[in-house]
Amino acid sequence: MKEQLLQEIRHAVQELFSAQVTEKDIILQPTNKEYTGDTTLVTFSLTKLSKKKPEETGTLIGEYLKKNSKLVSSFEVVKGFLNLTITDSYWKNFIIETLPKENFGFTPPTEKSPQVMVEYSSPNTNKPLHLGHIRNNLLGYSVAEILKATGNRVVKVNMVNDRGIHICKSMLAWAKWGNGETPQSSGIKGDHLIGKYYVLFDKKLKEEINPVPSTEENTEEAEKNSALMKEVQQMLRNWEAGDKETIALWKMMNSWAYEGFDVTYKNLGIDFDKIYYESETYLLGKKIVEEGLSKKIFYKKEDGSVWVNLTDVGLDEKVLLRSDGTSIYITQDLGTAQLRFDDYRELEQLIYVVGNEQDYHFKVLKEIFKKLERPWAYGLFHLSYGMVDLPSGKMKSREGTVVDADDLIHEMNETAKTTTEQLGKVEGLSKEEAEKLYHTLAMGALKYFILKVDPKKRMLFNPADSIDFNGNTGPFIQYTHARIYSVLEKGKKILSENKTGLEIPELNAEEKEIIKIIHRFPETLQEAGREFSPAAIANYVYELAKAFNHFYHLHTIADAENIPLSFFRLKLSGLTAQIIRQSMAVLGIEVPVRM
RNA sequence: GGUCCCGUAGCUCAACGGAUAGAGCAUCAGAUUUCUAAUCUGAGGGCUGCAGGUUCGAUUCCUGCCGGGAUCACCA
Repeated sequence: MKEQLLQEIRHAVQELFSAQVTEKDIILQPTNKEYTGDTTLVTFSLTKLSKKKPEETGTLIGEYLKKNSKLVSSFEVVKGFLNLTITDSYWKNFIIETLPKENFGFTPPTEKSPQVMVEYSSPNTNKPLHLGHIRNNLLGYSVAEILKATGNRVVKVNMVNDRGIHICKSMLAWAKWGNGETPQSSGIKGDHLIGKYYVLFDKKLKEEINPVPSTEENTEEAEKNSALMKEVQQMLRNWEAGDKETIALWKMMNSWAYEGFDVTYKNLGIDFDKIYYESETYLLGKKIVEEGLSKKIFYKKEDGSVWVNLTDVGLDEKVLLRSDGTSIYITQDLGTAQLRFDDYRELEQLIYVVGNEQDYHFKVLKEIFKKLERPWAYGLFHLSYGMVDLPSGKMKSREGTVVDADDLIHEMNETAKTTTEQLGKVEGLSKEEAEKLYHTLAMGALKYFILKVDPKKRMLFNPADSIDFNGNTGPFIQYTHARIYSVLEKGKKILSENKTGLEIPELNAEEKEIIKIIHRFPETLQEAGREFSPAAIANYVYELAKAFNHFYHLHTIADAENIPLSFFRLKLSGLTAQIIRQSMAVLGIEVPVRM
């Protein structure tokens, strides 16, 4: 519709004012609710071409369109706004065409679709996941689903940080003071058990250097010189040398972490196509360093360290390799980026879902590959999201203010349970069905709460608000879906016995509003894909649910004045439920048929 | 200090450079003999941090300031 209208407006401008206008200079937007009309042309920008006042320009174009366009039935000019009303027949046709479509608005990927990789989650194996990881996981999963739905071949990858000094800390603490404790013997979830020893290490370290020096600098120095730190560093060297005992311990403890992560991932409903492990990639990147050196893009300092100078693009000089020749974080990232484009030859984009504290790092990474003339450097994209704050302030692991992911999920489930029971909605459900429902609602609340916020913005996580089930929340939208299913159930006879086919009546304002919102679904999805923004979908589906509830209250659906009207409204309700389901699906949220 | 991000109703968030800046929560007032009230309707609540600039038009773009955050490691 939009395309056709744009063309017609272009013709109108040409005929009326003998002027050329490109389609991107034509501003069309949905008409504000307080005015009559469906779509609005902003005529201010056309006055230069028309050489007339905005009102006059609007009137002329309006008259032209009313006469020549099959889409426009009437118009109204308010200042520089030409409000166009689209013919009912357009909306009716739209519904007739859309009803049979299984996944309206989705573009299924084909073999020729662009290939895109989304890296997200990226946990450390020394502690369990927390609230910050949850935002990351939900964003990554949703963005991947949105990209799939907009015609991309998506590869979801997880980059597990499974090695390094921090991993050795929990290993050493366990070896020294663990007495052979395992997840089985203790009943503690694997990742939490490891976290326990990571914390214990820190505690023992503090004890050793007691009294703790007053300044941060001195503390760091004291820790560095402690016997415990020396022991950990030795352990890391042993690990790098492939010492059998160390490797065995490492493997055992990492497997505990993975068992734990798997449970959390399953509860969150997220998954991956491929998992990369740092232990397998941390040595990569040295080849890239050599390449950069030979191309004179990098340079070596006297001590042997390798650097790149990025001051020409507004960044600093950056170390890429230590003076002892060992690699650092960015060395590895250089290597893995190359590895991925080697693994997936058709890869066009690599999206890193990583917090905004690493903005600088990813700028550097991209600039380096631009200098190395990798054509895919421009496809590197850092999906940078803001930190999650608590009402009490920042989350700090040292101060124990971190919200644990498993605890949070558990609490959400409990709240969903008590709320549902209080409302008496569990009648007739088996225990399993009820449990599943609680989880669906709990995750709906949590995921929607987090995803409705623009990713790049810092967000406040207030547990009390997040488990709210009223208003602009996941459960509100889930409820609308369930409510529609209840109506469909009531009208199933009409739906199955329909003989006359679909007759669309004169549309009332509420029906038309729903249809208009559904009409916007494909472009909203495209926008969400373009902007990597699940929030765009979240806000959209809320609007749709709200419009439906409004309609529901004013009009009878399954028992309307006549059967054809009921049939039409049932169909429209069913389509609404479908769009809600599709929207929620790309957010990673399930919708129940009753609640 | 340099660089980057963010400042919108009491609170949490919306608003491709467009109309009188919108929702939810909270507050107050209403709606259920009728398909799910986890719903719906209404009211109050704003110098969009401040000051300039560009524009027919700025919450949006530019400059400066104020406030919050991140980053500037041979850490990851």
